[in-house]
Amino acid sequence: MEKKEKKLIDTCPVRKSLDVIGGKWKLLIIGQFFGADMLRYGELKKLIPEISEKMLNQELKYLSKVNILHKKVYPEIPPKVEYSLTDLGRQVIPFIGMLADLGNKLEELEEKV
Amino acid sequence: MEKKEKKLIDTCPVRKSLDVIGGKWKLLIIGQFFGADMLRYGELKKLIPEISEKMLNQELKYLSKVNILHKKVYPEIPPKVEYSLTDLGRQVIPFIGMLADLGNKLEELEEKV
DNA sequence: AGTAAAACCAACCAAAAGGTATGTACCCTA
DNA sequence: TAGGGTACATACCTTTTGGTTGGTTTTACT
Repeated sequence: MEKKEKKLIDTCPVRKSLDVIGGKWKLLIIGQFFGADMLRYGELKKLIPEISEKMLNQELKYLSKVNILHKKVYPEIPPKVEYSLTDLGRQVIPFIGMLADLGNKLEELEEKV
Repeated sequence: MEKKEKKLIDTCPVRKSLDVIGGKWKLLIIGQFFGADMLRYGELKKLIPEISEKMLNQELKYLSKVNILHKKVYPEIPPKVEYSLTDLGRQVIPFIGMLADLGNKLEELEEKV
């Protein structure tokens, strides 16, 4: 078992979190689950109309892989897939409110200028 | 019909925060001020050796612009510049710890696989 | 005169992220 | 037979982000 030591910068837990939280769409997707237990692919598409299908797919796949979302596939035709937050995913929700607060303070600033 | 107002997506306060928190270096820079009132440009360079000068300059300029950092220039030769957290900047610090916690949970996961 | 020091800037390039367009599977209904 | 619903995949392109290299400024020291 080769222990190729990644640089500190790559194993840093803050960086890991930024992978989950960063990017244009991930938090927006996660936020849709506030008040919704489960959401289907098509529902998410309607809730976030600006997102492209490629991005939605890509991010849903990633968020499932890192255990933020749980993916439940119903073997039906037409297909039916439900996504829901995992326990870990629920821990991301508080960030959204905090980031919104911070963001509002940033906005006030700009308006003054 | 077509108004020229910014899309909701661009004025969203969460997005604004992600600008401040996102990217490869901003949080790492902000984090250096935990336990240090003021840091000079050169000190930051030593504290974060992997960062390029371009990025350090760019991010310091940005963080000053959005009022996360305060920049104090001493009109000396050779130049002397000190950066410190603003009140707003201090509000970013708690995120770092929270993100580290979340990141550790993400790591545990991967190790299990 | 040559060099060093600190804090930058700008030009150019590479890599990553994101967008657009199109295609796939399968069954059902008209 | 054609078209629609659902959840994707793939190829290609553009935009954004980050890295590399090489300046610039002014003074003091050697």
